[in-house]
Amino acid sequence: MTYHAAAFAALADPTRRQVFERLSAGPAPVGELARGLPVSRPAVSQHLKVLKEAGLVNDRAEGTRRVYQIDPKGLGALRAWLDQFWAVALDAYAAEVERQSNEQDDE
Amino acid sequence: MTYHAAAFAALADPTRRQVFERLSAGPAPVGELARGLPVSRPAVSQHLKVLKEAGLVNDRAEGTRRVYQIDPKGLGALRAWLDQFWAVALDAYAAEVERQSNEQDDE
DNA sequence: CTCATCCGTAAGTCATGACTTATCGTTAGT
DNA sequence: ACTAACGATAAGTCATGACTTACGGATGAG
Repeated sequence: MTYHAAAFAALADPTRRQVFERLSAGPAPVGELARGLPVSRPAVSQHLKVLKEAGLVNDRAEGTRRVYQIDPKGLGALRAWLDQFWAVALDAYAAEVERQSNEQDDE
Repeated sequence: MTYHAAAFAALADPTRRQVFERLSAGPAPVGELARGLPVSRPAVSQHLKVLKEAGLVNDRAEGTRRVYQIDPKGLGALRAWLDQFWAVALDAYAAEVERQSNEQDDE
């Protein structure tokens, strides 16, 4: 459940986000992913490895191809972390706005 | 709306996540933030600059202190991006499970 | 008007990581 | 069995960025 750290690091890279966004449209083999990107196929392989270790994608063998698809696990961990802070952040923000309107009373 | 890129990059760093998590408990000046971390105060300043440019925090002057607080803007952009892919990812995943159960028909 | 405190910026160092080309294993077709 | 296609890994290069210390600017206290 500490997946969110790896997921953040993985999605921080623009190329990896492109790969991920492409995969959200459906499963694809490595070569096809590389064809739509300005980097070499080994680079895509390395990116996919990072995404996989972050729980963001799965892979399955299909003949000589290796098909990757999105894994909801990593995305879920990210969402959980975000939601946890979303509520708190809004509360803190609201409290701050409140504090500012009472400013003359405090000081 | 392209804030999510900067937000991902900002929260990819563990130290910056710590700063952000600390701020979710309420506003704090730079010195106090640095006191709870294993890095120097200038380092914290640099991290706060990155968080600010990502729309994740605000700052306001308070005497000689500079108080930082969470800004919901960046977190909101992140959430929007995530939600956009959350539904699609689940759909793709469900479609894939479906495809696998029909495997013998296709081949 | 000092003087101390708080903070940001400058400059430099060092590790990390995003890419490349080269190589190897595996699978499919002839 | 040979060859070609696909992909992962190895090794090396180069840029980025996370830190440090040193310094300068602003504010508040005496």
